[in-house]
Amino acid sequence: MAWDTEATRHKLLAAATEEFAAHGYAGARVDRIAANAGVNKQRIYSYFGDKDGLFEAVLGDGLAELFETIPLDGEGPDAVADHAAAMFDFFGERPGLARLLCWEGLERAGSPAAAALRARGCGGKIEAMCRVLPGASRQDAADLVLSVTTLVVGWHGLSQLDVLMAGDLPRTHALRRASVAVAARGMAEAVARG
Amino acid sequence: MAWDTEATRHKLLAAATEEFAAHGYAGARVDRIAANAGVNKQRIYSYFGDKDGLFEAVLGDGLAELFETIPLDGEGPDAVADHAAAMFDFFGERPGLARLLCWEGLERAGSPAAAALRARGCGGKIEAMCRVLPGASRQDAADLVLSVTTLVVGWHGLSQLDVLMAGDLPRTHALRRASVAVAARGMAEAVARG
DNA sequence: TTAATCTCCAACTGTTTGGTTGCTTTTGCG
DNA sequence: CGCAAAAGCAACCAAACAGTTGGAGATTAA
Repeated sequence: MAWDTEATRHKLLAAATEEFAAHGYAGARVDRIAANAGVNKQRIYSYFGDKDGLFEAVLGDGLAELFETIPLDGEGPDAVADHAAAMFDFFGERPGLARLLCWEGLERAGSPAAAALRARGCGGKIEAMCRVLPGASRQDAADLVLSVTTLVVGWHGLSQLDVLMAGDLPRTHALRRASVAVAARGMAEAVARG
Repeated sequence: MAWDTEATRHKLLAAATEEFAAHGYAGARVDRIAANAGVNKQRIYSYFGDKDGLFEAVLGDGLAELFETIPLDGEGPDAVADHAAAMFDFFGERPGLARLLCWEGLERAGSPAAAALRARGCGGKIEAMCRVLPGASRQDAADLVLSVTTLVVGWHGLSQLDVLMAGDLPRTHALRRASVAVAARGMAEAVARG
């Protein structure tokens, strides 16, 4: 078999994503990541430097996917509501990603690297939001993007918490999806009104 | 000065609350808690058994305060919206508590002890919700209570994440408070309609 | 005063963990 | 073939950490 460094890298990233999503940064174990990837531990250090570098690579991938995948077009508060619902579905298909972002918000909120990543990733979204809500200032648009994101991420990342008590999951999911859209529309209307 | 074991206990709980809210369970350091409390490390083990027991004591206190403090009365979806807004304000005054609950949701979701605590704490809320929305089943009421709680907690716990970009904090806070109320009302209406 | 309890201090233990090092095997390429 | 890079293997290190122990001072109740 040929050397495929890209594949090795990818296996590590996949295993790391799972590990970080499950246990967070502090709880994640480098040895476990290497073992689950079926790759030697040294590869982590030669590819990503250290545990921190690995986390940032994982987070960067996740943020990029998040901000590049879901379109934000159309016009008016309804478009914002649609976007929020689409984002809700997006996270529904990637259970680990929401948790990863929750961890990051809790554990590494102050990290300048994360802030840079976020700012870069958000840029396009904010401009799209300005086009969708022409009356809103850039500040308002940025705020709205982050509000909607936080809402969706927080809800998905923490939702397993009540799997314990909620019996009818699909129905709950639909309810929440609708309420996210309602909340997003409400915020968009408030912003549009000034 | 007389021995005041209750005060010692309380100092430990206060320091532990801060530590766990800041770093989560895995990131919290027992030594740091003892030092910040100005109390010897042994006291933690004699009072709470181990790190786990300490966390559970802290969490129990927080949940109890949460579920006992905020009233849920009146009738109809508007009452649910008011309750959600009150809860939003409640967490605004206790920045650490929301983070603590977020940590718990991420790190210890499966813990049976946490589930028991939660179930006990939620009980009263769920019955109150049944009274507020007479048409809803108990299952729906429980689901709604948890949905609203998750929404508010998630938002508060992760909100610092965007302090980086949001300039006008008070306005943002008001916007979110309103949108939480809107979302809660929307969910309550959907549940009430069946 | 005495016994029991509460507390502090400080050193210690055993384990876990991020990270490193030395050596060998595998693979691609000239 | 022979060399260099990619990967594995396994032991290792130093630091951090949860939890313990033993000794000594303070406080209260009997």
